[in-house]
Amino acid sequence: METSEALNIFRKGLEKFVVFNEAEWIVFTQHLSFISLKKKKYFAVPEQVCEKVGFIVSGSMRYFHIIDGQDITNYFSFENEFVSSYKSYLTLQPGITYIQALEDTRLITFTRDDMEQMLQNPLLAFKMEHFGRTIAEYYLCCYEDRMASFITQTPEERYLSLLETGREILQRMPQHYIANFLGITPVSLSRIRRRLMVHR
Amino acid sequence: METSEALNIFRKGLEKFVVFNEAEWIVFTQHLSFISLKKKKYFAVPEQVCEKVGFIVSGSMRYFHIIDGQDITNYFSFENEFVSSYKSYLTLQPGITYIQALEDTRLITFTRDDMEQMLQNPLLAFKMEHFGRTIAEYYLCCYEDRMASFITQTPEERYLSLLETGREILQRMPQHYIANFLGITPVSLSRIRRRLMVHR
DNA sequence: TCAAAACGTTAACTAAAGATAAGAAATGAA
DNA sequence: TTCATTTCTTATCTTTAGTTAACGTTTTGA
Repeated sequence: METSEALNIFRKGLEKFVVFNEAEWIVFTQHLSFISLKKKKYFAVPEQVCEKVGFIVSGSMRYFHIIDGQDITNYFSFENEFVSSYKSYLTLQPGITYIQALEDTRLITFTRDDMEQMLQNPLLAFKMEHFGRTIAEYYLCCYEDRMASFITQTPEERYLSLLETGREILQRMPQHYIANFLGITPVSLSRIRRRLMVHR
Repeated sequence: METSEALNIFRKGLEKFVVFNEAEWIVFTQHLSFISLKKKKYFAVPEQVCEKVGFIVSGSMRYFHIIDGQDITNYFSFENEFVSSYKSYLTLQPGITYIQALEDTRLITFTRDDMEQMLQNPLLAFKMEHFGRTIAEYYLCCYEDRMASFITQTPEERYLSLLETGREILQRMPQHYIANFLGITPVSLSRIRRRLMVHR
């Protein structure tokens, strides 16, 4: 895949957050980097500041923690989605999560430094504030739903919801990752699936 | 408390998100409303669009759901914090949560309409984009931590974390609200507290 | 002020999840 | 292919949480 093709995908993916005119786009793209991560390579690790945001052109990423030596999956990101240890990126404090490529993954990234520069650049400042606002709002909405599901639903109900709305996760992720994502262990998810098989 | 005093508190509380100059402040304040909610009155209810954001000048609010007739607390907000059913406010779709005053509460609010107008107003647009960005980023960080605590910690560990960092919640909220906030039932929290008493 | 409601704890019981281990099936790499 | 790893299921056992109900205390508000 060529750089220009990746850029087109990115521009399209950005549309719901911000639309640049040609002059803005030229400057904006000067702040972008292209990176490829081989499967299992890390985009972010705990204890380090995650100083960039990525847009996934192709591939997928997994957010996870290691607790008492155990690998616990928190979230996934796929093509046309953004990826970052946001709090770390925003506060420039060390993050608490691993972010790992689940397959060979191509990303377009910009750093916090780039963002600061664009926010200082009169030509881009307004659009970048807008971009920052809409993307943060978007993920805020995702978190609001996800948090509510943990407060109001049982693990089984969360799994049933995922069956309805989580096509991509169900199809592309191994079950033990999905289990953690639902807040339970793989063994537990296996039992839930069994219960559902038997009773329905 | 007078309106001007409330405004000063608001302006101070806003500082970490956006700083207005005098001209901007005058226009901004024209879009604000002052409301008082008696204890137990609602700021937002499910099925309805929550078309405003509030800043709590005094008092406190509780976010909760009703599931199978059961009242389940999700979150709290106190003085100097913002309150809204954000996803509903942002998407103008019906919300899924009740937001209720826990005591007589004074708020400064602006509506989604007001925000749209200010975003269209050349004098304020930039600052409002910035405000929207920083506030969404702030709450995104809160959610990231809260979500991680549900994925990586047991209820007991979440309670212990709250003991360290949740002074205000522990002091001002009844225990059965705190239990839900931690993702468990009141009975369960009572047992956890007992275990901790005995073993330490 | 006084009855009702709300709150926190405890008990008894049930249901579900965690931990661990074992084994089968699928996947992947040399 | 073959061998190792990963993945998923199942079983056993332990721990924890959910449910319901009872009880005493505190708070509330009519």
